[in-house]
Amino acid sequence: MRASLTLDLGPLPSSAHTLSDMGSSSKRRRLDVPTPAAAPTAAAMDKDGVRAAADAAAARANPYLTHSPAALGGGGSGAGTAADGILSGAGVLDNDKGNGFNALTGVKLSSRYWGILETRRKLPVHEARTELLAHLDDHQVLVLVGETGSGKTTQVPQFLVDAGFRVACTQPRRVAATSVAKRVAVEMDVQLGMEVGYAVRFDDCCGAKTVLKYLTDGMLLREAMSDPTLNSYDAIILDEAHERTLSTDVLMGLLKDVLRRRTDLKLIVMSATLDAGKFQEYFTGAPLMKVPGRVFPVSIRYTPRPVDNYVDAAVEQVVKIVADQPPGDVLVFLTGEEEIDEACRRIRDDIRYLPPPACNFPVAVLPLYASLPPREQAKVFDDPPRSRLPDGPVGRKIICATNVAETSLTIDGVVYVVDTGFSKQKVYNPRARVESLLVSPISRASAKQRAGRAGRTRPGTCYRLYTESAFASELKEATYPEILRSNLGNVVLQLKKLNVNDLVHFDFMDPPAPETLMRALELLNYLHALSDEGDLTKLGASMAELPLPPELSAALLASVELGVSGALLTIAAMLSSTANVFLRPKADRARADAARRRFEHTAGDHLTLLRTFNAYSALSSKDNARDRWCWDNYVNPRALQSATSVRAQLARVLSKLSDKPAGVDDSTLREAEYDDRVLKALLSGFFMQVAHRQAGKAGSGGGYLTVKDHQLVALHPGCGLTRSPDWVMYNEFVLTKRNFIRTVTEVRGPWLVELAPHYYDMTNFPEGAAKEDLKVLYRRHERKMARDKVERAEEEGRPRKDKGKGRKKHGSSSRA
DNA sequence: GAGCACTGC
Repeated sequence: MRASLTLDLGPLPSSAHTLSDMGSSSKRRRLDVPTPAAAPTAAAMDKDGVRAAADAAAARANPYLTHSPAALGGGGSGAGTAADGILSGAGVLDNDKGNGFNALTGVKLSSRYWGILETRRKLPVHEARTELLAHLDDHQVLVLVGETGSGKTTQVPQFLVDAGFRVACTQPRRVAATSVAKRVAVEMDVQLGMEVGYAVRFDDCCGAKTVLKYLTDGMLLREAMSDPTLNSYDAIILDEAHERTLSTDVLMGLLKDVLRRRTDLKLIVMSATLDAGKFQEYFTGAPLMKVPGRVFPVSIRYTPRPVDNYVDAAVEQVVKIVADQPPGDVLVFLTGEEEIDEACRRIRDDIRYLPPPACNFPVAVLPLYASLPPREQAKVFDDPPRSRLPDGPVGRKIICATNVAETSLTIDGVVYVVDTGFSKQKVYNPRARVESLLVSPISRASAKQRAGRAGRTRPGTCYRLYTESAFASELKEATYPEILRSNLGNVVLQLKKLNVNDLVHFDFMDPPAPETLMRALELLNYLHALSDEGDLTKLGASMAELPLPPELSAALLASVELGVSGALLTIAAMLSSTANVFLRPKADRARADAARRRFEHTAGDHLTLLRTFNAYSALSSKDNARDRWCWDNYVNPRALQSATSVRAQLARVLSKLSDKPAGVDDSTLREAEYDDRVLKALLSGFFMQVAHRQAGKAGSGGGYLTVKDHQLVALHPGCGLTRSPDWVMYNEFVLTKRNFIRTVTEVRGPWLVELAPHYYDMTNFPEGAAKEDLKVLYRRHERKMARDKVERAEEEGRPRKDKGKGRKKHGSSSRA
């Protein structure tokens, strides 16, 4: 087993040792496949002139290699001809056009190619090849259902390349896009980044010759912004469409429209489960194809009665498996870190007290969740522990995991799955404008996916800690698509950028609640990204270019004017990191807290993040100096590394967007003024995320009310503020056991009035202490404005001495 | 007094 993230590529041999696995599985499920054509002899390939013939064959098979305008522009006819050619030569599946040379590159095919070709031909999806290409001759859209192990992700794109299409195949995850591309490059006997490549954020491994590109769904959406009809492709494949990610859903809506405008474009929607009928219905008239998977059977056990506490039940079930069941690893699905740590501890305790021989089995109990350091994560891929005795029993791993193990990570060797039936899921409440994580029942599709994790290497068992009737009647068919559970601010901004003007009538597969769309439009209007008529403004167009939430994009763009865009780039990058910046190992809390205090800025967390990044990046990137510094200061190196690359990307985009120099701070500013400007820039984006301290409740916990919505919130325990300022701006509203605001910084009341008078509009502001305070601030602001006016009038009466420079009014945010 | 999982030219 490899100590790395493995990917669901089906039972393909990626190295010699997995070939044996393949052997056993094909014995079990013999498929009638045509014998591969015999590899051409070396003599035939060495003949003079063969190379030229190969080039000609290549040109026929792939019109894009000829670079003729007809082939590149026309797409349709060239592709059709090539597909016909493939169909007439049924049974051929390869880049070889009969002479042993690679049709794409003209280079002699390697011996490895022929070996892999043989196994490719045994994949279930190979049977579907002719039919698939025939469907694409007659239809623009095809829905393909292929279960785990069908080989659809690696093979279907190759079918299309062989037929002459330039192909984009989307994946919901980076690892999938990169590792599948690597695998397919090997299968096609080409160099990665040449004919086959991948594109994910921060990593574009493609070139002029690329005809097959694996990319994340978000990446294709980005590409659509600069190439709205996706002219670089003749065929798009949306893989893992059943996962219904935000980006896949937006792409489906867009593609529906693009397909009308580009009748030569083909789309294949690939799904692992169910829901296929829904895709077919959505893409009216699209044929549906099904390809069997290749997995081992998993028997399902339900509890006879509902369980009171699924953690107790899970622990008990694991102990029973250890006591009674033959060797094999156990995978337990729980909802979060806290639960997992508790379950691991209890399982370790309980199996110790089992009667012999069970207590003698070597067992490793391992946690697995995304925020776990990679080294700890990698342990789940290690071999199970070995017995202390030479002839002792085989050991097993027990892995307590979150949903990471459902889609992102595949652990071979798992024979038993314990499914609690719950996971934490994002939900969005448009009324409260809050995204939160709730422990919720999973769907039947999810349950099926979890069960499948037990049948990767041999037949397995899945213990569902709920009743069969609950499965049938209480679980939803499929998980709610993400688009129905998210704040759509960014989606709406992107769609506007893609010239989708009528969002209410945009053809979403599952239309979001009108209220959610209204909230998004309202947010973007307050940020001046959309005009009152709902049209994208110039500012909005710039915001759409930045890979950030709209509030942060607005803040970053405002910072250019204020001369602090260097700082805002850093803060935006630091806020983009999902990993916790400050580590607090349980054994070392006091020292970790002391280390953090050295970076803490009295104004609050945003400036603390800025300081931390500056201290880090001042160090040399050589000799592990930065990593050592992170270790000494209890700072998470992954968070800082990721912030470094995000910052670089943002800086590139920002300087393209800005006509002024961006990314460097005004060095003439004194520290206090500098800090104020940084906070003002932030507030230009986050003026809607402000809370006001409740009178007399300072320091007592839940002491803040959010402006306008009047939600009672408390500073998150991870917040660095030691005081309770009157006004704070926050990056995130977290709803867990209580309402928390996280990443919090003090702001001054007058700034609200100055920067966002359109939001802090007293004629339309809910009654309360915040409004009373604001009224006072407005009166002061008006007096000040009046004084300024008089001063300006007086100044204009006199001849000017110091022209403009230096005396410009501070906070000159022209948009406010 | 607390952190499901993904992602962005």
